[in-house]
Amino acid sequence: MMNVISDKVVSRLSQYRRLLSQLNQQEIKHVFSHRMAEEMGVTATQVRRDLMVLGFSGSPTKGYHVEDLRVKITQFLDGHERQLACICGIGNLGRAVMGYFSGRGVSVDVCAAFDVDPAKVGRAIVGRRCYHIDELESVCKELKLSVGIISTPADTAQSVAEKMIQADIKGILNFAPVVLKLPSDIYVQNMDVSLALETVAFFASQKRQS
Amino acid sequence: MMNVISDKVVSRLSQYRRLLSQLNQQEIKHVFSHRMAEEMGVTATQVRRDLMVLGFSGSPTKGYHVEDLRVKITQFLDGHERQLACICGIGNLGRAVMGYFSGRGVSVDVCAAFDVDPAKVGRAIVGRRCYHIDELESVCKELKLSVGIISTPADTAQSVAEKMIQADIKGILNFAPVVLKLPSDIYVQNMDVSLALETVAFFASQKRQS
DNA sequence: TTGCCGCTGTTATATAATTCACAAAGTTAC
DNA sequence: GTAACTTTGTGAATTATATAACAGCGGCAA
Repeated sequence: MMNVISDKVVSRLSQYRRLLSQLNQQEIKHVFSHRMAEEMGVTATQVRRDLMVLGFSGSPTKGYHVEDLRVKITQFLDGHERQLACICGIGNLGRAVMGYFSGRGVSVDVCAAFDVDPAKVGRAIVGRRCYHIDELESVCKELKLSVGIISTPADTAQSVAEKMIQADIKGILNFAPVVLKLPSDIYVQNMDVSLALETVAFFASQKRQS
Repeated sequence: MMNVISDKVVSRLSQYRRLLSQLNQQEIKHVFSHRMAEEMGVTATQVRRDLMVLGFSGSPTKGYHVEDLRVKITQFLDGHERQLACICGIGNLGRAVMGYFSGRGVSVDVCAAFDVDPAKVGRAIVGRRCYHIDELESVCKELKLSVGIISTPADTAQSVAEKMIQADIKGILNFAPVVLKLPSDIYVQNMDVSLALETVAFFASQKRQS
């Protein structure tokens, strides 16, 4: 049985990697868990514990070797091949998300865009070609995509998700404010902006009384 | 000591409310915890446990009264007054977020926008006036905003956050891929898109092998 | 050398979140 | 009326997550 790893740990590993890249640019060679913890707003124990899953060793006197650790995390997260993703729904949000990933060296490449609007189909959006949603299955299978991003309106999200599954996509990042009903072997992460904002508003108003 | 409530519960309550609004539109008067659970992809026990914090009672035979419950959740989440928020950084993402909240009846109103770009300052963005960031403190204090949204590039997020705190903002929704270093009495929720996408990619590639 | 110091790696413990299990209560069937 | 059924509300158990505690190690000072 494959050792199961929690999504929180994966997310933090990804953050460690980002931090290590920055340290690398500053030509910092070694870093202690305390330093990493402080930069990331977690405890040093948590950093060390997260790194355990990598089987990577630091030195008690120098700390962790920045570049080696970065490489190790990358190997762990990305496996062998670079991850490819597609995005469905090219509104403001879709464009913003593509902008995130076209520029800097993120490990995931959003390499295809889909929409139903004839004004967008066929043209390039943020440097990537925009296809009609009907082409999703053929394009995704050809490029062997495994990740899909849904940035469509709520009422089409479920059907888009089902099309993605048809196209052999195994993980979905969903911005639409709906709960997708999908087979359990598909990994779904929801990014529900209005939900998040309401949560923040709740705690903000609670802090106000004190 | 005020009974502390977790952010997960708050977020789910907000989701229940959204579901109840939909049921209301379908003229459904009563609903069982099982039904709500199924629609939201959680267990019925969790629904009932979450509702415990409201002190709201359902009937063993009819379930929960949809409209009453919706009102109760709204009272709990919003308190008395309607929540007001501002947003800093009006790129694609900023516009997308404003679009979310201008339209339908979300409980939080994004009522002011800020940027540094002279081409945007003074104009209206998605129906809201865009101010220069230097006006943040005066505008926020005047309108008594308690929530801020950061959709600026990473390198300006920290300074924007500090300006928000100067303006008496108590909760921040942060889209920038940085860890904000702020006093502990400020509630911060991060929505880090690239982090989320990398997490999805990891699990997607894991599912691929099986 | 020897004794300390600070950090890592890891086990043990504590806290948080979820699920289980079941008593209490209203409905229906008869 | 009462037995059977269904669902709520909630203590208890379980699982997940984070923190604390500490052994082990390498370097440094004297």
